[in-house]
Amino acid sequence: MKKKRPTLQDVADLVGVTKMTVSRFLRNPDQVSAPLQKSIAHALDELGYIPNRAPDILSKSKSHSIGVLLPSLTNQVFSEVIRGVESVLEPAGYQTMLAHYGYSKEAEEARIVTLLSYNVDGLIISESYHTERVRKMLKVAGIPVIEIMDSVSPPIEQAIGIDNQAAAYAMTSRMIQKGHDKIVYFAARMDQRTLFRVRGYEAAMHDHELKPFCMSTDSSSSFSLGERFMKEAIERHPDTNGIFCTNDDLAIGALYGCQKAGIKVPEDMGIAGFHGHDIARVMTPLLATVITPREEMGRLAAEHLLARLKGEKVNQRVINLPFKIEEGESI
Amino acid sequence: MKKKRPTLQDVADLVGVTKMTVSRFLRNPDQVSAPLQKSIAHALDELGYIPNRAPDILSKSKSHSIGVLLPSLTNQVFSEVIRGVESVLEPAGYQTMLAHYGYSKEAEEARIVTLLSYNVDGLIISESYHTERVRKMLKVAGIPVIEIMDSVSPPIEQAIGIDNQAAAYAMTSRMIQKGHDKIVYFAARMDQRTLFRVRGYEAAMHDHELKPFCMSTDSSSSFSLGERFMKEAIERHPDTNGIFCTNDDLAIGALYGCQKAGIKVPEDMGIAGFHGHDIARVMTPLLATVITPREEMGRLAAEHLLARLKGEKVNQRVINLPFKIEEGESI
DNA sequence: CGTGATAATGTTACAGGTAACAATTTAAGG
DNA sequence: CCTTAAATTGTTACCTGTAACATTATCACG
Repeated sequence: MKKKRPTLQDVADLVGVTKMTVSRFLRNPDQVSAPLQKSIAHALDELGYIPNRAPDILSKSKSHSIGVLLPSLTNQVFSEVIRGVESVLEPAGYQTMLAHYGYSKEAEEARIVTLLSYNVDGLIISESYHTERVRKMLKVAGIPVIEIMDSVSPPIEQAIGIDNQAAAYAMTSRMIQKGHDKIVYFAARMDQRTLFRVRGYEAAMHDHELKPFCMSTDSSSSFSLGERFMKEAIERHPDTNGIFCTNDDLAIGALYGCQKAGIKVPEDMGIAGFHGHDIARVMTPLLATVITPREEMGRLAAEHLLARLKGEKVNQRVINLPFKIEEGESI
Repeated sequence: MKKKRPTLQDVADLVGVTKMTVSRFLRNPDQVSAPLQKSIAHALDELGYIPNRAPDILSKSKSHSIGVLLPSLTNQVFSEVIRGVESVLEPAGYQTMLAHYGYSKEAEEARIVTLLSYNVDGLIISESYHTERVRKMLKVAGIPVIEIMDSVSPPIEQAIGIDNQAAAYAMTSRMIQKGHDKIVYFAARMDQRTLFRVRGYEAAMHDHELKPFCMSTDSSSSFSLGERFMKEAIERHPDTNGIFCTNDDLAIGALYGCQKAGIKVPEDMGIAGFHGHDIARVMTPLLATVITPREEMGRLAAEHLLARLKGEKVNQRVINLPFKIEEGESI
């Protein structure tokens, strides 16, 4: 007895035409005669007709949806990327299919297969390293793929991001220049981007003949983790006078940690973050951070994807977006 | 010349069987003979076969995907809800289709239609007020719908959330009890949940014979906005001695605004937020806030949705989750 | 070796919207 | 009024995986 949702045929029957005529009305009302326009519109409303994309997806393999695959949704950074992506896709009539894989390679493969099984028209994925199997699947699928976040590794097709390593190098150098010479790096999970940043940090330290030291953990980053790391750093390495964090959450947590321990920032301890979280622009002291164009990254990725769906060729395999070193008052 | 992705038929041709046999292998390998298992597996790999859900969606109107419709993705709160939802849906083999509507009723309708056109098996939506047309569409679609965030208004089918009004009433009362009697409410956009909170705030003020005053704007909330509001409040209403913010972002911004203006918290100004952002647990002074179960809300919504997809009846139309008043050190 | 049961594979039809082509109606012009 | 063009509506086929039913191969056992 459960009524399933009405089809074009149901509407057509009600009006007394074929479903083709109703289909035409939906795509371009002027293709049907004036009187029919009225009765079809009425019937559609009456039955509460809901369009159905399934047939089209089946026959044309075009779903008007884009898969977005990110390592995590916890991270503020990725929310902003998603916002950028959606701000472009939604007005263009594309639906976002969101998936995340919690930094696991196996999960990533599985998510990609799932997204492809829905016939997404394109993919936006993060991370710069992929297994051979993932690369093959993406090739077979024959849809445009854009990698975001980092701009260094050779992309599958096209990458849009920043040079994480260079950014970390720049910030570390600035900290050293400001007089901090015992700088510890706070990381959480060692994902691809963090690895690049650590590399940049280490390079800068080496270039100044300083010894790098990195603290990391498997759990995800948070304000509280930054505070905990800070406590640990002070206890174990009392001579530490600088902290470079892989993101602003950790940095802010570290900053509060200093406040509670009575350590003066930046005099006794320089603290720098990464990303340019909105809070960093209002807090006291203003947080030194690397400002990255998260939302723009998402926006650009979506725009390039749409361009390629329209047939445009990739004319720039790697798009390297600028970052900005914001000195703030904490280094 | 463009090779489109291989179908079951392509695989079957390569092996020399019908696609039905390949289909059986995919669903249950033991249904085909041992030698065929090997050659089919090999052919699938060779061609890089990717499953295709489109036919199934078309013929069974089951997509194994759930639409999640939220007003915004900017807000940290919603990221956490999404995380909760995904943490349940993903292991259950359901794909999340994410959409947002920027607090616009028209956009909300459009997004719902879009999600339904993809044959989502269920919907998780927020806000507690919907137009008649939306309600009708959801009814016709015949899929389970769960509303989240607030637990007061009569739901379409089932709602999971907190009592925003009661929470705001409780926090306002606590602030008054602590000695703040000129409390201003900071809101950003006046969405449904904020309206409930304002109502609770106003009720508490009235019950103590105090005059409520509310500041709001159309832009989205941010740390910077909280700081700006604080400045404005100090200038225009110098006798203000308490601020209740519709979320922690505003509250933290307001707190920094006080620090910069040399106003002591909580002595000269009590500040309270809403939600229990992680940062509120490490900052100094600890922020007074209403701790809400965002992630659990998403998780529960997803769980109930799955239960209903398995045929379970709705046995509790409104699920009212507890909130917690965290006094912190800022009131 | 035959018979019935079981296992393995094949055949057919279907889901719903629309492209492509066909048929019919209406309008225009002489 | 008749002819041709244009406008309107109808018909058929297709996209791909799988349920349901049909057929063929295999095996056990008297």
